[in-house]
Amino acid sequence: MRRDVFQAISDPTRRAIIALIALQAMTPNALAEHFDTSRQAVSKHIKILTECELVRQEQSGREIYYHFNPTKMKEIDQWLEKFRALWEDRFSQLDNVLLNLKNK
Amino acid sequence: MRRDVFQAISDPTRRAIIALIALQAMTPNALAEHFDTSRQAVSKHIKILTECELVRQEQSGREIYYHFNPTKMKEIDQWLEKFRALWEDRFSQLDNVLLNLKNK
DNA sequence: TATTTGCGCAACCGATTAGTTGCATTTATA
DNA sequence: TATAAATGCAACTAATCGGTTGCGCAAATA
Repeated sequence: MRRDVFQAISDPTRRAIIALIALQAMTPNALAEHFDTSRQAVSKHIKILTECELVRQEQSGREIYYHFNPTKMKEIDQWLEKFRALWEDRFSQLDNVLLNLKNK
Repeated sequence: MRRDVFQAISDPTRRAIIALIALQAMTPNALAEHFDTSRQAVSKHIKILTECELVRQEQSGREIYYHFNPTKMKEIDQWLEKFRALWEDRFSQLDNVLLNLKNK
């Protein structure tokens, strides 16, 4: 089961879930109200997000609050970093950019 | 057919292809030598990358050189931007961060 | 205590995915 | 000109994906 951050954010519903719980921790039921799918479908998305540590849970009685774990997003940012220089004008030393890409 | 940038980069082979052609434009055959799959499989990945404009082609006789199109990667960067403040310590005004997220 | 609520888990289903093989077409080469 | 090389396209396949329904269990509530 491939379960990395890139695969996790490839689904638009999961990106929407991330955007919601980034604002505040939420329960599966509360999350499901924002979508046209069942609570179970949302729970499946949460499970995927939890498995790749983009989300962590906090039990409170019978409710489970899911929190956003921003540190895991760094992985994506770090991958992007290798290419950022290629689209940002302020980098002029293209040679160094390419060198950096090679030593990834 | 959902064909957005996020779905495109969700596959590890496609991310590897991007990393390769970011260094220099390559033909499908040249690319395929770097992987354990067939040339056709690589071509299918290239097609997906082309459809979401992460890659553009340049015909040269019977060969086709595929180039990386970095501007399209901005989309991912812009999405990340909304969350970046959440993992970077230098941002202290969390209220503004959350406000920004709400107005996405 | 009986019932409702919140949740995870399992089974199932149709669509998509990533791979394969085979073939047709165009360009380069012997 | 005949042949080889580079590529795209189509058909097929097993695995995965995103969704569903049904269930069981623990916690809250009437």
